[in-house]
Amino acid sequence: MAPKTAITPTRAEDYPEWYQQVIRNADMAENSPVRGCMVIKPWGYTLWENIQRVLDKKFKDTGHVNAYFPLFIPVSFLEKEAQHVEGFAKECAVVTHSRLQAGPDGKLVPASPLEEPLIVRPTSETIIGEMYAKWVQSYRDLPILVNQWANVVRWEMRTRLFLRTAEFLWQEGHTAHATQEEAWEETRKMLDVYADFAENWMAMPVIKGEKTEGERFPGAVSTLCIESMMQDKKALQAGTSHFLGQNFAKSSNIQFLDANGEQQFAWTTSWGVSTRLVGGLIMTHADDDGLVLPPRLAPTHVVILPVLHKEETRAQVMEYCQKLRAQLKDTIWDGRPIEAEIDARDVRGGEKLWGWVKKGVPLIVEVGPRDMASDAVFLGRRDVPGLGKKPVARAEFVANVGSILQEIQDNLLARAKAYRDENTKTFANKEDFYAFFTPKNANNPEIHGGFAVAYYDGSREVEEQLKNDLKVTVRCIPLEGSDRNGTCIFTGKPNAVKAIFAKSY
RNA sequence: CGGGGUGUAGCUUAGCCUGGUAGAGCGCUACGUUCGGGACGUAGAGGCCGUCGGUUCGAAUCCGACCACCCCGACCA
Repeated sequence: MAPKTAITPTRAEDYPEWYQQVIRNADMAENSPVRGCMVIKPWGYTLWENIQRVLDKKFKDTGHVNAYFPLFIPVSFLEKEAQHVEGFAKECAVVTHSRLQAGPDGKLVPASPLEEPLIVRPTSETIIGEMYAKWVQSYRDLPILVNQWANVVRWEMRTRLFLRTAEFLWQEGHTAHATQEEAWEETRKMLDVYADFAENWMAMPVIKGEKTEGERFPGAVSTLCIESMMQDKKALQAGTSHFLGQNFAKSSNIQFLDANGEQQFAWTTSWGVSTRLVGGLIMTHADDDGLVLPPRLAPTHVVILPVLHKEETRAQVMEYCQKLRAQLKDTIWDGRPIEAEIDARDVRGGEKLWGWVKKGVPLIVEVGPRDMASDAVFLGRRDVPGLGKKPVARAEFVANVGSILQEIQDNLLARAKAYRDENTKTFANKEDFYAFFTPKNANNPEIHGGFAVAYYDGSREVEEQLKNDLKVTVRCIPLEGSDRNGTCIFTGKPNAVKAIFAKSY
């Protein structure tokens, strides 16, 4: 007997294991022989490529250009910014030798120590700052608006596919400006780009906010972020945009002569999103039957499953499917042709169907002799439980495929938004707040909690206490709808700030 | 880096206590019957039982060391 759900365990049974199984069953990625590093397989990588394609366009549309900086950074560069060292030193991979030679037992051993060790970049502020210092002489050289697509390494103790891996793929924008105002505007603008992308392409609703001092990027003056709620009601930081003030300009000596002939330090920003977005997408939309892809980012929009077991109709069915695919590929939706694939593998129908369900393809159409006879297709939608398959005339399907995809896209966002709102509560006292984040069954905690909106005094002490007691952190001070007019629900102090609290990844 | 655990086929694992040279399910291959929501039958392929050493006539099994991985903490996009 087949299980009731394509994925076991279900979300409710064991959320972390469900997450792993969704990735595995969708064939997106797997663990590699290298501890903490993943192999991103084609289905996962194509999704990342789509994310890249859309974001890259947005970066270019906002005036940025791409460049590439080295993977290796001299250790001394990291030392330049005090906060930065403290934040990243503990998790750096270090390169100390330049070659290998055969040892006495035939094993390769490192040889030729480097004069100065190199770290593998955990982020590139320091080396990019070093270059910007050379590129900037005059206010006429500013702003510099550069992005790089790269891999970075942070030697994390515990890793999870896509959400936290020792090596991950990301983009990092690094900009330098003549004025504080302009740098701030850039920081805000890129946060908006991320939020727009998350909501309108990933269908993942986000809250824009500012990090507290404790959660801030090491070396930043201010860290802005987008926070999203996963289906286990935990928060995921999905992207960050940092206002770096003049900290890195001073440590890297990015100086310019202004219009008045005076030396000034530049104002810099950095902003990034990573392959973590893929993890966020999975945990926002996937269900107990596997991945659910938002159509705008799906590697394939439509998969066509020809029903081929009757030898005498085989050729006609295939021909019909190819015609259908050609028609779909001639259809433009969301600025690109519909991606349609025919799966004619010699595999049983049910197995094939479930394979695509688990991969999250938005539309699955079965085409057999019966449909062909009435010039129809048998259409299923991934956003409907059980696919809700029904016959649709071929011409009607081709004419409406774009609007159906748009409907799925909108539906996913609306559903995710509703889930987040249902699980966001405002708290006026500490007891209720604590109860919200305490599972009923401590031994086998059920999915509980959510986003808690509450006033707090902004102190490190309260943050520490919540982390120790509940593993709850301040996710952000929302940019919209926050104020400092409350009373701290933990200490009773006045002028408290409205913040969003949650357990997080 | 602390605390706990586990290493047997591609994956999940039985066997270990009480030593006698390895069994299953999934997956894979072939053939047949099937086929519009996860088929079934038959026949196969695939393992120096994590590594090294010790005890023994004999070690997956007992002992020791090492290595690797997993889980729970601390750290984190």
